Amino acid sequence: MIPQIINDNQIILENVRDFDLDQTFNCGQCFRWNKITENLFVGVAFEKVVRISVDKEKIVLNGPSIATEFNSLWCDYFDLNTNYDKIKKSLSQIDSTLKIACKYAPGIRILKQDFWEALCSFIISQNNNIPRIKGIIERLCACFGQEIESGFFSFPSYSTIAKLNKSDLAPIKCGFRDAYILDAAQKIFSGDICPQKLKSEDINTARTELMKIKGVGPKVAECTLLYGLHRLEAFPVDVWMKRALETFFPGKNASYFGQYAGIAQQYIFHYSRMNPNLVK
DNA sequence: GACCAGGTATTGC
DNA sequence: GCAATACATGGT
Repeated sequence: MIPQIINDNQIILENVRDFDLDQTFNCGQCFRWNKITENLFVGVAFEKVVRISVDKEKIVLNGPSIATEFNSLWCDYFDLNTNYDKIKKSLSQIDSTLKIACKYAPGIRILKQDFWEALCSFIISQNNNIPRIKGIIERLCACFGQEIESGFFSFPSYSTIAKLNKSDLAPIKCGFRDAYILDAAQKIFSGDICPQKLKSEDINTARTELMKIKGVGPKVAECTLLYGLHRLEAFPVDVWMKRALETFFPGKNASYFGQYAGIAQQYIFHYSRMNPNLVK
């Protein structure tokens, strides 16, 4: 993937397949990308405001130092080195309904998000709906992040959040999740939870470690592994996945979907949520 | 007003 | 162990 550099703030990527902005940003894996026009999204990641548009197989990326940081950051973030065509073909051989789900949103990619942001976001997600999750996260960023462009705020660091208390968090209106957010930040800040260590550990150990955080159960741990550590075998099961499993894959569990179970989960989750009549 | 939302911790048996 | 229940908040 060789970017065509327009200037340091704009690059163009050609021949990128299996990448659709709507599908990738609205499949429930991330909360900080917003649609501006039909083919333009703006989001904040790694303390940068990024604008992205895709036309056929051509991607235009705009953001501060995006050319310089393409190889070290954005290529990974958008998971552009992963061959999704190959993965979809492999998943489609496992199960015919999974094949349908893959074809329903073939442009989904699993973003490699920041560990702390993913952990914190999915703590907030519990027993909550997506519009409100986004609202809480935006308030968290506006209150405690840096204003990196007028009206755009970075996700606050765990160090910043670790020093707060519940009343500091009151403005973000996250409800009972306040103590969970604080505990997560404090455990990372103290070194009790080490993202680097989790990355290299076997998945069961990492899972157990994550669940030492208050408010992190199996579902949030699995989301953190998948979205924050890019462990593609992680398999979050929420209410939608539970219904989808009962309907389409009775008696099956993560192991049925193999080493890319997490990606399979994403196709299935999105397919179910967009077609609620099928699983309700 | 009851019920639900990408769940989890606590409690009661 | 495992099924109920509480938990903040906002939308239907």
